[in-house]
Amino acid sequence: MEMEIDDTPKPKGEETKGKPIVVILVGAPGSGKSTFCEQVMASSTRPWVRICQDTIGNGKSGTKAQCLKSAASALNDGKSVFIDRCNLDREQRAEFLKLGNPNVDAHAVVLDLPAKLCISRSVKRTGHEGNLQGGKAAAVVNRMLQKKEFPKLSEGFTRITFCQNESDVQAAHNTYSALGPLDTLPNGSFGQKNPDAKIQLGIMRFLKKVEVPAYTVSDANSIQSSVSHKNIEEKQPSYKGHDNISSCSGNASKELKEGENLAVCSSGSHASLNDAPTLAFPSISTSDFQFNLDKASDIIVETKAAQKNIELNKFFTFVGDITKLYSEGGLRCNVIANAANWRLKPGGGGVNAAIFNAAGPALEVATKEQAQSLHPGKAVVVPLPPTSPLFSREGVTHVIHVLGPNMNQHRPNCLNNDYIKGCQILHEAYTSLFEGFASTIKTQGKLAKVSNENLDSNWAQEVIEGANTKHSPNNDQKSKREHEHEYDRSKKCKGSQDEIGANIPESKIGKVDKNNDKIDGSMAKAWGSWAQALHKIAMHPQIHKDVALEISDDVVVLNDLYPKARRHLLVLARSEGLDRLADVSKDHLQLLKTMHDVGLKWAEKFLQEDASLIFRLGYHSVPSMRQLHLHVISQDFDSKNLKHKKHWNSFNTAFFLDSVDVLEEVSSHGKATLRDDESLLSMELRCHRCRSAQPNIPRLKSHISNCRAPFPPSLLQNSRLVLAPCNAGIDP
DNA sequence: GTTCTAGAAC
DNA sequence: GTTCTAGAAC
Repeated sequence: MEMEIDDTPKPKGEETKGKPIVVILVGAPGSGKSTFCEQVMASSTRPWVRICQDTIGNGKSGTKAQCLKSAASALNDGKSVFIDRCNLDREQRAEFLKLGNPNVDAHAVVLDLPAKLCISRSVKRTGHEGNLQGGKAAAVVNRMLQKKEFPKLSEGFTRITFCQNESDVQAAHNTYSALGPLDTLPNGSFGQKNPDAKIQLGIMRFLKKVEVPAYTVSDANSIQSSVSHKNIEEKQPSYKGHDNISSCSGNASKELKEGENLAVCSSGSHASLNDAPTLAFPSISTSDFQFNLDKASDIIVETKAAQKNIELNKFFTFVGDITKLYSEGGLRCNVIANAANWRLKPGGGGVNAAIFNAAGPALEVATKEQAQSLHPGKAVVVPLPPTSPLFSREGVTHVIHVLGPNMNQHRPNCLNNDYIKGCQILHEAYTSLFEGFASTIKTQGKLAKVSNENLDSNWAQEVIEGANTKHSPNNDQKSKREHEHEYDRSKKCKGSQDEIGANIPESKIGKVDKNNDKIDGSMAKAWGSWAQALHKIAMHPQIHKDVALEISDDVVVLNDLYPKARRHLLVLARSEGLDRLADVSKDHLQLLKTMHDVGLKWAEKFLQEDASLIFRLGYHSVPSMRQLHLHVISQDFDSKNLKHKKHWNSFNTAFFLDSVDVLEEVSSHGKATLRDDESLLSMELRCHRCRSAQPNIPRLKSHISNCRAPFPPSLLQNSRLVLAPCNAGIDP
């Protein structure tokens, strides 16, 4: 293991008083992390150890674990430590942050230099420790930068220093070099040019495959976007190089984080934007309510307005302050939307606070004239009095308050994490917003400056009622497909049933086929040969003694062949003809109770072995395997067999029916309410604890391995979660 | 070029 | 249910 150790002699007696620091460098390859460390170490009187993953394995690339171990040991010796690896995303930093404690400050130094620079350094360097050379470097650097998440104090850092150019780096170098063994640095976040500026173009998804506007192109993706860059520069000279755009991925994709980005929708072409009625709106419900932007943009596309073929090039996203679009962004937007709160009050945070502050008391008064409160999904258009600074300075004539879905229990109309409903309400909210915008144009039609014949006051009509204008085939197809996905599923399902029904000889309808498949028209899925394994075991457990953990007259217990968590059991019902939950009636109540009790007994047994486990017992609405089976699954979901979205969602959406709820429903209604909706299985991936959306399975798995947020309230009720007795009183 | 997803076959 | 794999996404 190689560690570069600054062995500057320490003044006697002082080494015990000094507080070591762990400095987590954050930056792409070529951003100058190693150089930074080396330069600080060369001039510092503090003992530093540089821990470099590229060299920690006997001069070769090592593991994160090795780095952690070395760092811990150096800190123990009272030395300060540089963690010299990219650390670009939160998950990567999490383990190293744990090195911080009351006696060890955790700092981040972010080397957020232009990607071009990082790439050129990476490409040029020979014999770099990370062995990142040649043309591949560009791709790697770009890729890493697309995923980067800036560190936040809330992650646990006591101090964060952002460096966005060479002089920032020099300043940070000076700060750390001057740090003697006894010195400490002030806590806080320093040097970020615009903490809210993240290039997050989620809503730009509907521009995807059209063009990436130049003003959102940061250095981070200048290589990838260089072609479209030029086109747009010609079209939109005035937005080029807007200085709110400081960093991050310029990629309109699923990787994007949530934040304060705006979409701007104008009735005019970009060239004459300044004259056309234009609406600017923030992303609604993405941050507070953890909708990811991808989902939100899908929803915008699905709104009535968008479906009716708004010219997509009339939408663009812009990162900046919605209250300073003209004075700082050079954008004339006469209408701005506010992500309001239900009371339509100033305050709170984010966009609402910013707009009420900027608009002054006039907005509050004008708002109260229109409405006292707002329901989720609704919007209210408020004409802005000319006395408001937003009117005089920014040229805003209307503010449209919109209320998105509410997932906060402390506010009215809480959806309790029902994301399907949430999406419907978000859809409604955007529709209300666009309709509100349309109404401002109708009423102001005569006032609107019209410089182009196409841009008349009927544009809104065009938006709402639809004129089949330009629409790229890609987008068209996409929105059509998703539209079908969301709304025509019932038809599709019906269709497939009909098809299958048509292939089944009439004699079999309502009878039992050779696989004992009941076919009664409402349920026509035949079990494939691969789906019979559990049925065979339930019918002949003695033959399968090797896999059975327990056999009784009523049930067979076995480990899931492909466990999706550390502990994952199946409790099989042994009744013939009981293939799935849909077959269950009141007659089976006792059997269901037995299955539950057996499942509980096994969960408790496992909890004795490992009290940190948490179990959930339940059924899949539509199982893949024949024979009613209860899943007893630990909530770590730590398993290599958990590979697909479908796996995750089958245990973590309404598709999974808790055994306690099934018992309750069967006892009161004689049957369980199934969530037979395939869309549940293709829903976005959300952490089962904090409900944050994750872009893909690997990221989800990485996230859940660290997330310790309490489970959502719905799961904490009615014994849906089974905990060790010693944990029962505390939030899991 | 690599990673990730999703559809088909079993 | 899984595996395999094409091709989309990065």
